[in-house]
Amino acid sequence: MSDGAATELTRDGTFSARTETLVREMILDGTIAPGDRLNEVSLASALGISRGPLREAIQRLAGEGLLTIISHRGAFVRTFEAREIDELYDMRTAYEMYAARLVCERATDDDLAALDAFVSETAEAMSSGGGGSYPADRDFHVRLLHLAGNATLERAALETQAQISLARSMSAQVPVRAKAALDEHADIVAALQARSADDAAHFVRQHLDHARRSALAALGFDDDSRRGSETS
Amino acid sequence: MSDGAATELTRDGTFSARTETLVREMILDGTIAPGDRLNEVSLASALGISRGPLREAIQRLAGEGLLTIISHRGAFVRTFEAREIDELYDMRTAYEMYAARLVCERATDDDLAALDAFVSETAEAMSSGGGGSYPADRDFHVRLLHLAGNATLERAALETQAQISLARSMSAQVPVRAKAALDEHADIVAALQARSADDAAHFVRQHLDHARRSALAALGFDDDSRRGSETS
DNA sequence: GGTCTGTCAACTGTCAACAGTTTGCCGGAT
DNA sequence: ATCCGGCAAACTGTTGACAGTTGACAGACC
Repeated sequence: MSDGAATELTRDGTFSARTETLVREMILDGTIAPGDRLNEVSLASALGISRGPLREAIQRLAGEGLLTIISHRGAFVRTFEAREIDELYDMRTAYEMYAARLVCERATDDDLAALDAFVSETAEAMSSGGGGSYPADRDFHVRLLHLAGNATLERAALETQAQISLARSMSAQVPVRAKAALDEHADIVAALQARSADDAAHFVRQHLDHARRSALAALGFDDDSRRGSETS
Repeated sequence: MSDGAATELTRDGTFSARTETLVREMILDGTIAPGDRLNEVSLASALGISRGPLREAIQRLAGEGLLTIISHRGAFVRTFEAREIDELYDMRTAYEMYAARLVCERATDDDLAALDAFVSETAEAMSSGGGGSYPADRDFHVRLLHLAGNATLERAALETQAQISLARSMSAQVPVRAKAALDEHADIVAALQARSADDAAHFVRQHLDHARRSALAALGFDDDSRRGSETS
């Protein structure tokens, strides 16, 4: 953060837009961690721009749920309480259950065969290589959402996934649920290929419930601290 | 738009935040209609502020999907194509189906009794007064979302509802589906009280599918123009 | 008459400076 | 030693001015 020129801005578009994507990457990369404050003057000068465009980028990122703005105090990389993470997983579940229904109705057999192949290949690669299959897990969900054929839904779901990813970055990562997740993916694909929307939705929910519990546990929240701080 | 002082800004908070809510209301009120451009200098001077805070508010409203920003051309109140409206109804359906499931699991009997009473009262008021029950329809969905007990989901769903409301403002309004909608609400409540999540979700989807068709028809889109402009 | 080109006004993108608020520090009183 | 009040530095909120881009209009040319 202190080295003069820092990361460089891409070449086209307005400063505001370029800065938005750049800062988003810095947040999701972990270059700036949850709780950190964004010092407008130093960050702006590090990027070689003035505070105006930076502030506009900050407003948008706050709208995406990646930053929290406190009046007269500044913009902070968002931190998450147990309850908020729980709510984010609800959102994700809502999106993907419905996406699964849409896939059942709209996807071609070829699409589903490709998804099936993807899961199989991942399984093979994992049983031989043995590495952490988290990126493949994310890919599966990205593919599922894309097959639903709803760009708005896809964007919203990815935004929620980004928030979850940020929340998970608060812990020392990698709960290694890889094998179980893969089996659950296979269940989902099977239901999709059988064109039974209810089953697919059910398996999606089951899968995400497991992921939710795993994430909350990795973050050190006991299983029902998520209902702790009632706001209403 | 041309009367000097225009609508006044509320008293507390930053100009940026106040302007955001004020402009949002202007958009949803129809004070500025879909397709209209926001002239930064004239709007800022009408609000008695400078362009900086206004631009920040514009960024946030664009993130909410109420404005579309085009580089070097300005911010326009968003317009919607048939496909986008269809996608928004998908979003809404995803939210409310899952909300219904959550209500089945979490709401107290008293909560559901109150919701039931609300529907009955609306029905009576409508059979006597006979007026358009659209505000009551909205209230029902707002209550349902609130009972789900997930603030994040509630906010996102209301944001989508606002976009749909804006989209519908492009037509000369009021398809008067009031009576049928009310019956469908009653079906949903019955399923909730029976604590059968699958049925509740099913009725929610059915209800929103009807609302979707009604909205698309009111906007003059033939029933499947919504799949018209493939982007992918 | 129609089309193309050059010029100009309007507006957005960006910047640098000013003003008000918050926060941390320092000194003094208890 | 601790707590309180006030001062000063740092930072955010806001402003007004400058620069680059866009779209339209007017005039020349085919």
